[in-house]
Amino acid sequence: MGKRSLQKLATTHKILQAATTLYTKNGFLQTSMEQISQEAGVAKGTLFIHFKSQEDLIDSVVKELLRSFVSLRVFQAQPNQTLTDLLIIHLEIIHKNEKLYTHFIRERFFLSKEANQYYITIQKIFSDFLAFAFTHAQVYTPLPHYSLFNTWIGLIHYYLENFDLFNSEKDILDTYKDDLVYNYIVLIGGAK
Amino acid sequence: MGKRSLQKLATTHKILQAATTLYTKNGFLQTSMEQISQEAGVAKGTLFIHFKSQEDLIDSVVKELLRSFVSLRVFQAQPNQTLTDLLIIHLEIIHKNEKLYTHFIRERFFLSKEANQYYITIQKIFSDFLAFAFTHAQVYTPLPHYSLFNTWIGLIHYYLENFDLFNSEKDILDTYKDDLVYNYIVLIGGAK
DNA sequence: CCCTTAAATGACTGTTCGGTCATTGTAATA
DNA sequence: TATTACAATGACCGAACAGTCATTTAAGGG
Repeated sequence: MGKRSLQKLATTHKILQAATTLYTKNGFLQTSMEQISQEAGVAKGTLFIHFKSQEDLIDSVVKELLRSFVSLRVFQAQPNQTLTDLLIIHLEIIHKNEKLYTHFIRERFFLSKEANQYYITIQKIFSDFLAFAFTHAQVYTPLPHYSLFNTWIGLIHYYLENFDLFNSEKDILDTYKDDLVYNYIVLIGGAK
Repeated sequence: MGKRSLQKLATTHKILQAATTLYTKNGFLQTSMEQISQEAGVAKGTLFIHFKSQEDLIDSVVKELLRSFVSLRVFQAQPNQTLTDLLIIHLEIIHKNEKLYTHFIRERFFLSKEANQYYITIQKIFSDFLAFAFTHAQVYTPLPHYSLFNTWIGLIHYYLENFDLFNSEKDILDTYKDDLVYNYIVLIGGAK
């Protein structure tokens, strides 16, 4: 591999890095290509050599976000892991990209078809993981899994999207992780 | 009252009407002042006589939305109304402006301080109504009211914001109203 | 060592859109 | 009827911003 193509790869990486940083900090809609080029330390035109459009760049960042969740897809639970453990794991994985994920769920409606397909895939991953968790933890309720899932993910999304309502200094999930899981467990624990 | 000031009031009304129609259909961010002026049948400059800025117009529409919820504030329950009844009432009131409310919760982050203040007020109204409903229906759970509220409103918001995931022809709340209430009741009914 | 090829540059273009203002027409008033 | 006041108009302005392209720079191949 030549010096030139190595350089190109490095530049692509720098741009993706810069884009991720700014999208995480300010969101997708509030970040211009100009800002990203400055953050990456390259000219604006360079961005369009590496990504054919802004949409393409956003899709790439979202694709990376999706990849951060795939470990849930092949998750192997330990025999003694409880539902609490598994829900905590779910929140911890989201927490790794909490701010980016929050911007994504807030703004995805304004993003491309592609990005929205990734969103659906992510929700599917979460849903499957939860279904697995319920089964593994032998949760019995009269309610269907999808209903339990919607309640759980709805609660998480409500906290993330409305973090300004919960005057928390740190990240939402850091602060409320235990509370969220505990309350949810009590809720469905009772639904027998 | 003179012909002129009547005319002015009528124009203000036409503009608010047109704005509400377009915000409902396409959302706040996707609707331009130009479009609104056309829908209202007036010149673009006219909008700025009646509203000092786009932000001001949006705030006015959102304020109207808020007003559609205030009946919950002074709600007098019948003695025999169950929690199910009250949750249904809550959904029906949201349903009256379902699409506008959905756009609002999706986009409020990009709107003014004022609009966000209205958002907080709305959430407070919902929260108070739910607290009242729990008390009235003598719901006992080991969980605090705020937790029950967050679960409920989180679930509703998740359905509204993700209506494209639930392939429903009609409005989300029309289709899923009973399901939502029933499942939620089972959930917290069990949490004794 | 020269020539080809491709990465990088940044000035420039076109478009969208919120907001302005000089002008117009008409209601209110004296 | 003449004068004033104000609602309405729409051409225009300026800012923001995605995307383009002629030009520059340097790597790679013969």
